Amino acid sequence: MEHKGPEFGRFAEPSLLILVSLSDGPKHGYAIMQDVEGGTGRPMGAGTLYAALVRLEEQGLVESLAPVDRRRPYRLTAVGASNLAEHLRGLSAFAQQGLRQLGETQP
Amino acid sequence: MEHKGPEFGRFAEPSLLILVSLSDGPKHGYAIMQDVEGGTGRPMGAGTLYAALVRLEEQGLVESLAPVDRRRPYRLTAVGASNLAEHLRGLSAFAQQGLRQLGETQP
DNA sequence: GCGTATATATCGACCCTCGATATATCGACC
DNA sequence: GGTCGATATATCGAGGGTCGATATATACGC
Repeated sequence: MEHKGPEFGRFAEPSLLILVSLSDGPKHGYAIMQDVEGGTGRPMGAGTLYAALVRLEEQGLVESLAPVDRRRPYRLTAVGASNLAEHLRGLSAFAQQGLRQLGETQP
Repeated sequence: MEHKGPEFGRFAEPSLLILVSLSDGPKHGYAIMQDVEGGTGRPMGAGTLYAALVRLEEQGLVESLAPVDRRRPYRLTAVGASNLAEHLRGLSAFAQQGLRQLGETQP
């Protein structure tokens, strides 16, 4: 993760931040928190994180691996990865379009 | 607007969709709804739209223009535009990074 | 005259996020 | 050996935002 994006409201939805963090490779909750905070500059609360992880697992987008020590790692499922890729392509196109429109209107 | 992005959850936050729609030029509420629906494939409810417009105006990111007929047009403020541009640059970088990481992990 | 599209507005239910709080272990330092 | 901060997960209540439904009114085509 890297960028900062100062700010109106939220940078992106927590679940999206989590999935992108996991696209780097499997991570446990605390590592995701640190990764997201390092990337966006603002911390994601533990409540937000663990609640979102439960939801994402229920949706089949991530799966939990065998705990190592007291860490409970998660990884993207195949469905989660392809779903995420599609979403990110859409987002990228959306951002490019917005930037293009802004450039044309306010030079 | 154009892209579709099928789906986990929301494509993007409604307020962001509204701002990007307005980056095209001033629009009134109903036109924004149509624009967003045409772009994302899924409709934004009237409740979501008008509530978000009120909030965005309070934040100084959009401003309402003189009503024409029964249309109440809104346009981006200078602050809103620069704020949006910065946000979109961050989003774009974020999406690119996610796609890169996905590519390296699942080839 | 009737139905559909245009156009705005509001309401309640529900979901999610946020921040605080709790608990426990580990390593470093004195 | 004891304490402090970092690691690590979990849960709770409050509050905000979204969603979908509902209401209202005008314009247009048939």
